[in-house]
Amino acid sequence: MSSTPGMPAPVSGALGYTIKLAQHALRLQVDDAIRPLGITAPQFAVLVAVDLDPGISNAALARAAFVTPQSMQGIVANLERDGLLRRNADPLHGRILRSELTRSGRSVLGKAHAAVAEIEARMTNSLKRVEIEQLSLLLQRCIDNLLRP
Amino acid sequence: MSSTPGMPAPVSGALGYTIKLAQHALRLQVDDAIRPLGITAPQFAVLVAVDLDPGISNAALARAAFVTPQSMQGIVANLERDGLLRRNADPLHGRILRSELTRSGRSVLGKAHAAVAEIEARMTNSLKRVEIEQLSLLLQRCIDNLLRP
DNA sequence: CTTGACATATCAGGCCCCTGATATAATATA
DNA sequence: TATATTATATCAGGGGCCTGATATGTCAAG
Repeated sequence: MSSTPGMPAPVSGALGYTIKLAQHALRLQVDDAIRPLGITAPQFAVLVAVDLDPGISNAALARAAFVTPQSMQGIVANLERDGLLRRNADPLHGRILRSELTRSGRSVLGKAHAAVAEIEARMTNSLKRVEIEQLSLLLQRCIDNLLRP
Repeated sequence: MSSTPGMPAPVSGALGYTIKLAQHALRLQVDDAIRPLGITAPQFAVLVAVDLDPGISNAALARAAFVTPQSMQGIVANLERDGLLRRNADPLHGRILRSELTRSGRSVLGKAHAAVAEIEARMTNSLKRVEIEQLSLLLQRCIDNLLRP
């Protein structure tokens, strides 16, 4: 390094940078926790969504995860390849492929749920209930501000 | 879709999900703002870091951005290919390649800085100064909780 | 001086995400 | 009915991130 070894913040004091750091730290923890199960964070999110809405289409999954159908297709293809998910043609709609969890998928999902819940709990274990509520509301206002104008 | 059309949240009420949404919304806005300049959000972050610390090594850049040296190498290679950044061998250390901005890199960085600052300002334009401080502190406590035990 | 620990750069392969483009099924409209 | 629009799936290519492995340069301990 050259001048400031222990100073990683490019724009210190910026809220956007702190949000990025929080998301990054959370993502690292989740990745480590579910890697032994053989799935990634995006795959976990998809397993959750399919479990909540069995028979969901790839396009609907993409909307739920705020990604493009192309991105979702890659995740679903990998889950199908690994036997955690199954796709069958919709009898009513000739184009939709209905995704369902396999027995193996449900098993992995259960274990992942527990691991992720533990991480979320640890993240807030020094925050009072009111503070969690405050944080959630302030973040939501930021999101609204970004999506509005 | 099957049961709940307009309900995208897989684990509604979870703080981790809200953090992810905020980061995602911010990233989308930044991407849109700097795409016309021909750079991506990670590339912008690297330009900032190189501008703050001219002659920085690839490994130091990776540490600053919390990514692996391999990941950083790809970004730096693309920036070099696009003529926004230049790398020269360190005269004192036979292995380090010192990164510097080109004239073109400085020009793009200036425009990107303005665009990103505008987005950050919009994100918090309905929040009082005290609320921004609260949000930042609460997020930092979550980060600490995640990285500690 | 030799050896070993560490830092740096880089290659290979995989996952996730994007934009752009294409093909087909379902539906609305003229 | 015929056409246009919309929805869905998918191919192609690129950027950014990861783990694992490799090669070389620096430095300290023996």
